[in-house]
Order: sequence, then structure tokens, then C-alpha cells
Amino acid sequence: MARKTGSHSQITGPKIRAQAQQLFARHGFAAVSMRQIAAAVGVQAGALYLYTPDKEALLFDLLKTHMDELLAAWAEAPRGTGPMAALEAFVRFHIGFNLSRADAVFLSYMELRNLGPENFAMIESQRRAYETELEDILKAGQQAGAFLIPDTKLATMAIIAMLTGVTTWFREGGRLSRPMVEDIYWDMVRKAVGA
Amino acid sequence: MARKTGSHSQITGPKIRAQAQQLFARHGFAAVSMRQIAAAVGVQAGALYLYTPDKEALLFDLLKTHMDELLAAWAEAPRGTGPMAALEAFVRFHIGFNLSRADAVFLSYMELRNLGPENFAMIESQRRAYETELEDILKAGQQAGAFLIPDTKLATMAIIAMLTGVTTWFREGGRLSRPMVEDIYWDMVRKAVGA
DNA sequence: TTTGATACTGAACGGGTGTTCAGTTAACTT
DNA sequence: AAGTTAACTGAACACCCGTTCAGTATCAAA
Repeated sequence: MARKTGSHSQITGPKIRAQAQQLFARHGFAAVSMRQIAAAVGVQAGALYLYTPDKEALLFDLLKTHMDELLAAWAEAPRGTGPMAALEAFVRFHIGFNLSRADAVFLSYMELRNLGPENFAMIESQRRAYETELEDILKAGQQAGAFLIPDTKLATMAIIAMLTGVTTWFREGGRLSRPMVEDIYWDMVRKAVGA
Repeated sequence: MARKTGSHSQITGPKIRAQAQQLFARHGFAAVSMRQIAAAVGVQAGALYLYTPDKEALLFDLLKTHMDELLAAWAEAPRGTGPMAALEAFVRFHIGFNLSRADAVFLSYMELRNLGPENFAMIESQRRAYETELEDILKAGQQAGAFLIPDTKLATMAIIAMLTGVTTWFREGGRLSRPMVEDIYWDMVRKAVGA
């Protein structure tokens, strides 16, 4: 056997990325073999190398794509006027985006250490750019007197950690709906940065 | 060569656990080989099996010891009277304990998935017990009217995620000292659960 | 000083790893 | 229908994996 009937790179390529993302998120990058990914796609291991130069590049592609989409989505997200509205927009955006892409979020926080130095630096700088978006909101609110924050950098890290944690416990169809979760988190954040 | 001069199980045993913990935390359980651990200890791979039945048991031992110590330390931690004092005690305890054992904390949150079902269940139940300690404080404060929390379970997860995140950015000797970090986090938590 | 327990080595086991590539078949173009 | 390109196989490469074990050197006790 060689080429499969109905095979197409525009089908196999995305399939590989999707299965790799799921497997990496579930078991960890190092614990997943190229043969396991290939088997999940329905292909032999060698075929993966038509789509990626090596295993690390496959991971980097997933992380890079995720960060690009995160920054692009936030750039286009609706944000009101004033620090309070901007903060609320960020909180709701972050929760919504994270919940809709739990695997990718988990990967981009956990598997950075498997990247080489220059790939690591690229993702890290994007993550910092995203965090700076929140910090800028907090700084602006602080200067405008809308927020009372002892340290904006610490508050940034605290809020992001708190919000990102939602993926560890939230289950679709559980006790709380997504809008309820957003509301409750926003309530806590609003109070935490307030007077 | 066989036995090394000056060798003793009471020295080698702790060395193995310490090196394994550091390597697992840095590179991930799956990415670290028994030979790497052995090399870090200064011993051949086979010698590790005098101290652990297998690799997973080594990880479990680290996680179990950490959770036991966490629960024991909290049980003996000073806590004042009333919900507000109890919450403050928890916040300061959690930050302090986490910062003093960053590797172990990281492991117990990230490498649970490498445990077999029954080992997983044991650690998971201890973690839930710890989380319940915080939730009980929040519930008591809510009923006493000291806190205003829409959902105590969500608030529990949110606060723990926020506090645990301190290990990802805090560096000893940096801009902020430990007491300052504790103060600022406590300020945010206090306001977040307040009216 | 002999003896037995303790701590470790070094080689081996079967199997899995990422990656390469000549060969083969399906899909597309002319 | 013939020729070309795209997609994939299956075997092989050198190496690393967790784990076992007979053998050996050191330590502690008698």
C-alpha cells in the first residue's frame, strides 16, 4: 500500500495538528510518541514528516498558532470605554477564550519547557504581550483613580492565574453555566481591584 | 567496583528523592530517565531500584510526602478567631508554603496524570481535603455575614489558583519581598470576598 | 579477624524512540 | 490514455527506555 484513497494534505494536515494537540494536552509532550499521533490520525509515523520537520516543530506550530489567535481575538474583542469596562471586557474575553480552547491553553502554559531557546523566546514574548494588555488596563485604571491596586504587575499575574484556573474545574453542562461563571469571576475581580 | 566508600542508604535515599523532584519539576516526569536521576545522584541506574520498586512509585512517593506535609503543616498553622482571621491565615500559609517548596507544588499539580488510578485517587483526595479547608472558611464567613460570595466552590478554586500562581513569577531577591507579596495578595483576597 | 549484611556496579533484556527513504499507489493534468 | 505530482507505506537506522540480576566491594558486628 502507498497513498490512501481520498487522501489530501488539506485534510491530513489539520487532523495531525488536532490529534497532536489533544494527545499532548492529555499525556504531555514527552509522553506522546510520533507513532501514537500517527495511529490516532490513521497513518504511519513516517507520513507525519510530510507535515512537520520534527516533533518539536509540531508543538511549536500548535503553540504559535494558539498565541497568534489569542492576540488577534483580543485585538478584535469588544471593549467599552473607561478602565472598568475594559477590565470587564478582558475578564470575560479571557474566560470565554480559555474555556473554548482548553487543550491549547493548557499546552501553551505547560509545554513551553519542551521548546528550544529561540522558539521558547517567541512564545514567551507573545505571552508577555498578552499580559501587558491586562497590566495596561490596570495601570490606566489606577491612574484614573478607578482602581486601588498596591502593585499592578502582581495584580496582573494574580488575575490571570485566577481566571486561567477556570479550565481546571469547569465542565460544560455542570452546575454553573458559562455566563454565570463569567459573572462570578468578574464580581470577584471587580471587588479585588476596587477601593 | 561495587559498594562506594562512605555510602549509606540514609544518605542516598534522600538524595534520590531530592534529585528526582528537581528533575521532574524542571523537565517533566516523562522526559526524565532513571539514568538521568542516577547520574545526578552519582550512582548507576540499577541502584535506584534499591529505593523504589519503579519509576511511578518514586513520583508517587514525592507527591504523597508533599501532600502529607502540606496537610500537617496547615493543621498546625496559626489561625486566629473568626472567618476573616482564618482566611488571612490560609492565604499567608498557602503563599508561604508554596514559595518554600516550589518544585513539590508544581509536581503535585502537574504530574498527577502520570499516576495509576488508585495512586491518583489518593493524591486527588488529599488535594480535595486541602481545598475543602478553604471552602469551609468561606462558607463559615458567608453564613456569619463577614463575606459576600456568590458561589463558595468557585471562590475556593479562584483563590487557590490565584495564590498558587505566585510560584510562576516570584523570585527571591526580586522587587518584592515575601511579606510584601503576602500583604498584597491578602489585600486582593480580602476585597474580593468582601461586600 | 572473620562473617554476614548492606550498597552498589555493569552488563544485559526486550522493547520503544525520533527520523529517513526507496518504493508504491492514488489523484490530477494534459 | 499517458504522464506527472502528491500522499503514504514499511522497513530500517542508531539510540534510549525501564528494569533485572549475578557479582563485588565496603561497612558493622562478633
